[in-house]
Amino acid sequence: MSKLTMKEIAKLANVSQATVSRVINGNKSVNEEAAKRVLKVIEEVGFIPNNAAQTLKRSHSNIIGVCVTETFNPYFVELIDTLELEARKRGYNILLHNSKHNPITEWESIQNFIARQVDGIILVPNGEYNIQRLNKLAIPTVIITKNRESLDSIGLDHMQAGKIAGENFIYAGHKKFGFIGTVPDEKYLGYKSVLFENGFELNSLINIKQTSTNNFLIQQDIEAYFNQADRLDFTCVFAANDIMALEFLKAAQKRGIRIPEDISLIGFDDTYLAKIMGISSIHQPIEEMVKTTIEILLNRIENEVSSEKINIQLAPTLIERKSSNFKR
Amino acid sequence: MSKLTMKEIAKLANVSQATVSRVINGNKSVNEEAAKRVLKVIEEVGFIPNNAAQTLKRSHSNIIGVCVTETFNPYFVELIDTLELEARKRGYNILLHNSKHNPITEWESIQNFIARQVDGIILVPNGEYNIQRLNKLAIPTVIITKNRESLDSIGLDHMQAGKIAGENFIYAGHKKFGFIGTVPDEKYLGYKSVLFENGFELNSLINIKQTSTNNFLIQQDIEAYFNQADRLDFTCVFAANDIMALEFLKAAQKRGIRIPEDISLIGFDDTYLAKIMGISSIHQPIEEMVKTTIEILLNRIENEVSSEKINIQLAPTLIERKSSNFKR
DNA sequence: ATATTTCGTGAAAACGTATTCACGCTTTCT
DNA sequence: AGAAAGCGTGAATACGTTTTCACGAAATAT
Repeated sequence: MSKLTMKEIAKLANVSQATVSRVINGNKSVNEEAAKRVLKVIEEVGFIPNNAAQTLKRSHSNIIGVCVTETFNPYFVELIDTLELEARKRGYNILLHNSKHNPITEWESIQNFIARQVDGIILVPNGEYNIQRLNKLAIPTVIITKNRESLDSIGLDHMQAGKIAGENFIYAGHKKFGFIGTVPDEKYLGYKSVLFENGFELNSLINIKQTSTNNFLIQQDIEAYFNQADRLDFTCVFAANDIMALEFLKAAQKRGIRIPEDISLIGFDDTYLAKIMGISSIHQPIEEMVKTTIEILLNRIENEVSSEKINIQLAPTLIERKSSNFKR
Repeated sequence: MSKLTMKEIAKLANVSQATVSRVINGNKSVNEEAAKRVLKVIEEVGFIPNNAAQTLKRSHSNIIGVCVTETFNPYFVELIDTLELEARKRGYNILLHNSKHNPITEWESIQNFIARQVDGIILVPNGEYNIQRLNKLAIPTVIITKNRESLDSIGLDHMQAGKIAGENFIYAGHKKFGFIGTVPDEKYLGYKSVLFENGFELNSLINIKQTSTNNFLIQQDIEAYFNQADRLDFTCVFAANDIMALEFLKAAQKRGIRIPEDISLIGFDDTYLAKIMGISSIHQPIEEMVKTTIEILLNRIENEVSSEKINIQLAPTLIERKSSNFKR
């Protein structure tokens, strides 16, 4: 029954096809009597307008293309979920792609978005690879992550996040510092800079390979570190995301290292992993980010006013849990 | 530049619009010379065909609608990820919806799928609410979960999963049994039946409310149980998913209950949560499920042969980890 | 009373593509 | 050599909407 068209409905309701369209789109100038008849027929036969035809005619699709770098980290899942919800509230659907940290896949996704006539794009990018090309396409786009010059963007201030972690450790009296993550990274830079400013240095970097995108690979990298270090030369450590923090916690526990008594730990993203495990973590205000993202994007789509790029930096906050409340 | 049409390309390449279409669709009967010219122009101006027009003309969209009940459980995330990958391999995109355990939202999603001219639907359903209506729509659909009579379906045999958990506990010498989950549930039934068959009974049911769809709510339900029970009357417990298992583990550890020395624990889904925490869990063969799902669906879409419904039950397997290897 | 505006409606055009049809040209068969 | 068949191509149509245009009827103004 999904093959019905407005023509059929029109015949059944004894009006023209144009009138059916008017009724569906809530056009005022249509006789109340006739409108009721049309609505009744639509209800009875379960008519649903062909969206492809609508998109073609209107030249917009009410679809937003979303491309993220991964879905292993629950942070992205929550982000997607919230995006979908907020978009739906405004009458848009989400076309979701996963670039898996591959810029080529990312570009393919963007091409696909264009072909599908998306009205806008929300991108969690893999570096700068496609930013310029995207800019040339002149399609409403919001980048979620760090500051970009050439496109609208929103993101947590990662540099600031690193500083907060560092300050917190310093304030708690720590003197030896560790970092877990993939460098270069703005969190890493912020963290290091605040250490230097206070006369300390970064004692250890537990390097997670760029390609370690699941917990097993991260675990391997952390195990490799433990196996190569005779003993740990830090009393506190900041992890670039909660998965890394969690894997560090497991590796430490396995070796009888107590958290936070021996080592204080702070994660990043504040996902449910951190909540479950009681890991202190730097909070990403997902809902605020998403609402603002949708706001900016729909404003571009529907109003298309200024060409001034918008770049928003949100402030990170530390959620303290039992992995780091140790003051020495 | 995304406003280009075939007409423009045609003019630039000095051919007719029909020929451009033929070149793009790899139609053989077109002069090699001309084809090259067309391809060159397409490349130069970055032309991408309007998918809405294609969909309208072809009356199929190469989109598959996917609707899941939640994304909090990492099992679903992995499912979606794999679906997207396999679908893309076959030239289809995914339109993703999340019903959040609400049958009304689920029905809205299905309506949306129809409007968007999806070629097929993959549904993780909320009970039976929309199965009949979906059946009437006569659109290729595969249900992922348990057996259905009226539609193609695939899923793990949950009854069998419950039995395996029960058998494993019995074999390890346990005499007192617990279950964590939302009843009614086929895993629960299978678990109970194997206990009865062996002369045992289910000693405790830790009831998780149907609405407890995130770890915090599950935690509350489990805490409520612990607070109301003076002491635990079981030595082993089977949880209906890994999140519940994990929350039980946390609640137990908090009270000094050792896993597996005091209580053996088996989860379900075998997500990375179980892997990280070393929880034994019943494995869902996601990749196999997804590949078969896509196979069935695309066969219906592209060949549309038999009207025989296909119902596949996959066999569960237990992955043993340190939460349950205790033999008493 | 006629002239003007308003209103509801249907016919028709347009959106960008895939595809059928017909036509002219070359090739192959008798 | 003429007839038949094949090939490459452009013109035209259709897909299901939205929207413009025009028209007649009703309502209001003169």
